[in-house]
Amino acid sequence: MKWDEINNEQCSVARSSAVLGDRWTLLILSDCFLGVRNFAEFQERLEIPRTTLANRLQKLEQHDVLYRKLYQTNPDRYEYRLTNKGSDLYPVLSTILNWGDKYYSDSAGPPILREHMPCGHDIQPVLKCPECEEGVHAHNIRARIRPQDKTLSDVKRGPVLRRG
Amino acid sequence: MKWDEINNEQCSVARSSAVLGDRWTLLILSDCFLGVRNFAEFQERLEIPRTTLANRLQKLEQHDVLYRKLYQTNPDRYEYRLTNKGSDLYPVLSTILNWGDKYYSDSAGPPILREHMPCGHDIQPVLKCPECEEGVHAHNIRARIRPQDKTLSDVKRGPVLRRG
DNA sequence: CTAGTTAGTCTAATAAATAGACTGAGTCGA
DNA sequence: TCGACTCAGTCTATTTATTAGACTAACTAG
Repeated sequence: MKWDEINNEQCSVARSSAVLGDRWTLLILSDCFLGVRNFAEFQERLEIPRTTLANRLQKLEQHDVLYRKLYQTNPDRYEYRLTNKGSDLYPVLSTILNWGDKYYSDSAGPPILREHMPCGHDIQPVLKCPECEEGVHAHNIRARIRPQDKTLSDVKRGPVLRRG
Repeated sequence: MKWDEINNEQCSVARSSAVLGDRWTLLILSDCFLGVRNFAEFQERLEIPRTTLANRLQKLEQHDVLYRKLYQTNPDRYEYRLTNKGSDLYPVLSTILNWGDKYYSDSAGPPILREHMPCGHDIQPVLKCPECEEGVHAHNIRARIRPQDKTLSDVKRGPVLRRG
């Protein structure tokens, strides 16, 4: 993995990691989904160094995850909002939240509840199959290379075969 | 966010970010789900510096995401495997894969297919509500503080209210 | 005895993150 | 018009993390 040639990478996890893979980005995005928009509010809530925050916001803008929107003139001030591509990261944040809630919350339970507006329940969303409605988890999914790649060696980071 | 006091944090995203939040960890975990187990194989597939790999594997072991299993004696050699806690990260990796597939794959489509073994289809798993079976996305979920926290100010990183 | 395997460690150089002061363009109140 | 305040950053010097690549350890196989 050469991070300066990431655009030539096929692997979706690698491409995504180039955007999401650091200490702060997931936290910034989490705040975005909670309604945070401007620099000072991110900075205070996260206690993130201003330099780092500025760098991250710029990077997320470059990757079309956030966009800057003018919300005041004299002086011009911009806030940061999720693009559609950014909003599509909600399932990622939500599953991270599920995991954190399961393994790190204290006896009082998760600090933030998620209400599913169509039905009104507080939920932990689950991953399902769009074809058969059954659950999806590590042990009932098999990774395969696509048909046009004939052999495993055509793929840099394909599945590893064992006893098969 | 003080990263050396992360254990006192309530926020599930913060706790999870302390484990997952860096360049390499998501890629390492992705390889774990694809069946990679030993040091050399991680190192070659990811082209990760050996020092960094050793540090990451140790960190993941400390956080009970991976465990070391003796697979050979003379000399003793260990491989790295997912714990149950680690396997529970599958939804996170899977939603990241969905996002990467959507925004970064070329005309040939995603390089890795995921077959749902119960039904045999190649799928992109979707996030659903366990109560009403309807889809879950950024715009039909409302974050709320839990009842025992009376006001927003009781929560460091709760939802931001707007026009309400 | 030599080469090969695997899982690391060591070192020096480079890159990134950090704390905290500072800047710039304005508003508001007295 | 002065002084204090707001907000979105930038600047600098220091600390921390990452990196490439050589090296080590404990064996096996020929």
